Amino acid sequence: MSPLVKIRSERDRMSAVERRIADFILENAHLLRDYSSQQLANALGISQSSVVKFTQKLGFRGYPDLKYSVGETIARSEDTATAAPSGERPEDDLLGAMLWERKAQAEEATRLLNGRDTMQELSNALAAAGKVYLIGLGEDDLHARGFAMRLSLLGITAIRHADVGRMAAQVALCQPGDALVVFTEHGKHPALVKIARYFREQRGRVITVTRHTSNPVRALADVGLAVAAYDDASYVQSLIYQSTVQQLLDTVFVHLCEHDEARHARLVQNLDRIQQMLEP
Amino acid sequence: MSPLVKIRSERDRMSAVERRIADFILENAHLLRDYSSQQLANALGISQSSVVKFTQKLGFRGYPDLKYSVGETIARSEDTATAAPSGERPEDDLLGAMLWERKAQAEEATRLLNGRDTMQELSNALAAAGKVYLIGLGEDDLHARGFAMRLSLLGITAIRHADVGRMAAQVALCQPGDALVVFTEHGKHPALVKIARYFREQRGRVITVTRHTSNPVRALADVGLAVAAYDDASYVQSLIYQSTVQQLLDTVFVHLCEHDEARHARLVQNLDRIQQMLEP
DNA sequence: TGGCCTGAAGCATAAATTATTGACCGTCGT
DNA sequence: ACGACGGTCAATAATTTATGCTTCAGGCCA
Repeated sequence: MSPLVKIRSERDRMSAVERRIADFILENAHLLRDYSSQQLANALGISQSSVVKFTQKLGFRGYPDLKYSVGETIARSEDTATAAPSGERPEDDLLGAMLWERKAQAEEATRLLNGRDTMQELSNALAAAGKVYLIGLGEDDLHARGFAMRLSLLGITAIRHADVGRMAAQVALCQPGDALVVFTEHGKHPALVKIARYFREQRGRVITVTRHTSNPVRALADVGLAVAAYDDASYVQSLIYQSTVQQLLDTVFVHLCEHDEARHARLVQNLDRIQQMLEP
Repeated sequence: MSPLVKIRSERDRMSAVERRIADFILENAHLLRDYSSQQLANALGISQSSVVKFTQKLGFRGYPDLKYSVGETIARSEDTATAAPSGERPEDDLLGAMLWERKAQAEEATRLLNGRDTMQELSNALAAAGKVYLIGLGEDDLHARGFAMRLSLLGITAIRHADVGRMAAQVALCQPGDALVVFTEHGKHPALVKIARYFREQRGRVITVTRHTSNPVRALADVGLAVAAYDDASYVQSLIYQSTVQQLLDTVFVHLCEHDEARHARLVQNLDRIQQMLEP
């Protein structure tokens, strides 16, 4: 994976100094060629060892390895940038293209973050649950709604609430093995923490969908999906976050469809029924 | 110039030892990443200083500089090599990747379908409207909800209903110049056709978001957004459709943000307020 | 509150890598 | 033959990178 994408995806969980290093590299990747680890440290007013440790944490053999790797990426991107001037219309509908590019980056980072195992575990938890409870507040509620609809198309009982009070009441009725899916971008909402904790105590499986940071809600998760989505403009960042969550859920959905013949059949049947309701 | 080309061009004028270095690098460029100047010297049975002098003669600042430069070249050539055969990936955690690939295709097609003019026209209609009404049924309702939230963050009055009856009642109160956004994948729902037609009669502007087909709802549109999204599996097609609609709406949203300073300011303010509600 | 733990950051220093120096050697031209 | 020259190498200087240890701040529990 591109070191820049990797850096961006980890950025949220970094300490202050590390984040400064990350930002510097992301913004000045092309200057890196002329920087030794010591110079980079000086430029940021930090110690050289912090730079080296930063690179090692990211999984590189050391500073030169990172540097080499960034060099490769720059070369690649410059190459494709100049190789594809044909597919580029003026700067008209550039806006949509740029936005999509951002989404694609976030998607890749997120896909790598949530490996095959995580997805498998999640599918199992959902498939095994008697009932699946879903909750999300604000924009997160949209994901809860959408995913609940999908689950019910598959014949999985899905219970969604946007209201924490009602959800708390519902959750009291849960059985061991049921699953709770909590959508919360920042993972800080106290009410959601309480519900998740209570659900755990009832021996339910807690699934969380949050940003790739350490946060109170995620700490309670049996399966914690992490989303990497970063942009300078906060409102763009929010769009990217949502797109990435959606992709993650879509992948889970397809996974569920294609790993169980019975469920797949039920889905096709349901879609047919919906068609028939609309058509004649 | 590529360091490899430079080496080859100078090769004839080199001494025996230098030529051996040159040949080694030309043949094993991809291994260079893991070689220090000393290791390279050992591999050839020559002294490390010869290696360094070699690099300097060629005009590099030193051995690491040459190494970095070769790395760039390799990356570039590998990139164009793998980019040419087509965007094929090995079948690793392919499910998510494949799905994303489909989405990307649909996105591009859709972007080309809804040119800059369409987007501009749409932005104008939304910006000029006193009130914006939004409606969508089933999964389309999610888009209506999401977009309504966004519009209100921008200070645009948005009224959404998932219930056709209530919406019909609301629409009766509309003013000329107001806008109605209808989300309907297939564009066939009779109730939505009626509402759109009625809205037009009241001199409102009708905006539709549908598949790229000719359908009754779209026929009534002042601005008709078209979405291209196809897949063999109907349930995958639905995912792709939704992703693409989302991207279209996101683009419109960013467009609105960035073409009006006042609205932009209001948005940032609102986001801050939301943050403050959650944080302390 | 105070003690304890954890993790982050820096300092000092070891290790490694790279660059330069100077000595040696063979070749070539005079 | 002899000196000039280019090329090579070993030794070593200089630079760069990696690591061990210390300190300090924040979280947590009694």
